[in-house]
Amino acid sequence: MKEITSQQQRVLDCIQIYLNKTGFPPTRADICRELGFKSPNSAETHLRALEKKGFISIESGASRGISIIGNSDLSSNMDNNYPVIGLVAAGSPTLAEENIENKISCPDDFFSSSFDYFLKVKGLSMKDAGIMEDDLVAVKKTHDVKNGDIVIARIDDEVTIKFLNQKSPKIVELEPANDDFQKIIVDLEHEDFTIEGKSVGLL
Amino acid sequence: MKEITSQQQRVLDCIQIYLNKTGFPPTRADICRELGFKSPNSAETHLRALEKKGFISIESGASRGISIIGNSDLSSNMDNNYPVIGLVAAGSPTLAEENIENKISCPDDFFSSSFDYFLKVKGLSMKDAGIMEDDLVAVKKTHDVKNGDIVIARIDDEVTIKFLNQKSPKIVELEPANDDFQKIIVDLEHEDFTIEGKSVGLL
DNA sequence: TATTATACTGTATATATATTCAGTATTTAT
DNA sequence: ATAAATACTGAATATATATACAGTATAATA
Repeated sequence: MKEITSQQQRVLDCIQIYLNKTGFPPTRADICRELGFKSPNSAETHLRALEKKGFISIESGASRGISIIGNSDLSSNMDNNYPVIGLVAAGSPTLAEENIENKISCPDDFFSSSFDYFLKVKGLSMKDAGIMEDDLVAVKKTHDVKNGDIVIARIDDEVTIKFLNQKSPKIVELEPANDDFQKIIVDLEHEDFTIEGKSVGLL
Repeated sequence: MKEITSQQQRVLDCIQIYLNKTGFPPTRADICRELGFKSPNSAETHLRALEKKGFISIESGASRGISIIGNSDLSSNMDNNYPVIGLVAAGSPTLAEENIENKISCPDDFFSSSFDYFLKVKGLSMKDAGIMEDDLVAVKKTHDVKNGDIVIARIDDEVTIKFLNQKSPKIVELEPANDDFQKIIVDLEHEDFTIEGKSVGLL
């Protein structure tokens, strides 16, 4: 491989970061914005240099037609290191951020289904389902959920883990497994509701 | 979550196949070509339905701005290098090379929201929010903030991290999470005030 | 010394692309 | 019975975007 200059490396990194962040490659203008260039031709010439040296390929005429070469074996990156994410106790309206605690090693066929991360549970709202405080729930990021599943749901900016019970196309009920807690009724028309994933196991 | 129709599944598969083949998402016209549609609006309406059901997200105005949600098996499990920027009394947090202290590796789905850089916090003004000296705050560059958010704000040439509390269209209060510090009252009419971004997580 | 590569700014433009609007038709809910 | 979702065609358009052209400047190379 031909040698890469430091500026070309910055552009290459910028493309990768943009790709991971958004899911699609940047435009010339995006690269300029990220790296502080003032002319789209600055990005253009760097891209052409990177193409000439074999680091990327550029589809002529296509918008965002950049692809990084040598990136095809990413799926073989099967390290069994799963992040552990702390779930802030429900009830705080302003802050429901997910905090990384650490990473733990676990065989990826430990549960029946593949999963993406562990969620450290706060509170006892799922006590009767065997999920206690500080338990680690294996979460699979998916939208493929059905009634009765233990789901990780986001209402506006608050994340919670509950049983899913969709009563109608407009109304979803999130039911705790603990009589001391109340069910959450979500009006899909007026509240920002997202399924983050579902529980596929308990550690 | 909501059920997907067979045609919508074909469009979703088409996006994934196109992504694997080219490295970037398809345009409406590309989808039409792949699936035999004769109007770009056919692809458009399917995309909007998929977005509404939470299978994809569409970046408004951006070409090929489609990303498939819940796709951790591909590239999102790959560690990512994020710049660490020091929060200094004067100056702005930019990604300019001279301000980058170093880079650290972190999966891009560590936090609930995507983010752009880590900010190394100086001082203890956010102590009671769990943000201590030299903590790394994951910052998302955005102007979409609301009261109660922990924001990175710039007043004239000074950058600070505080709780946002807009009292009126003309007055913004920046509240520290530490009784030893005073709140900052900003008069929007007479001071140069900018929201640089908001905290989406803490490392 | 002339040439090539790097590293930019700045302007301009053809076209690639998202997106809206106007229809038609079928199926599914309420 | 009426509304809403699905599933399209076809045309129109504002704008997003790639890309060429004209410069400037520095460093390396032959």
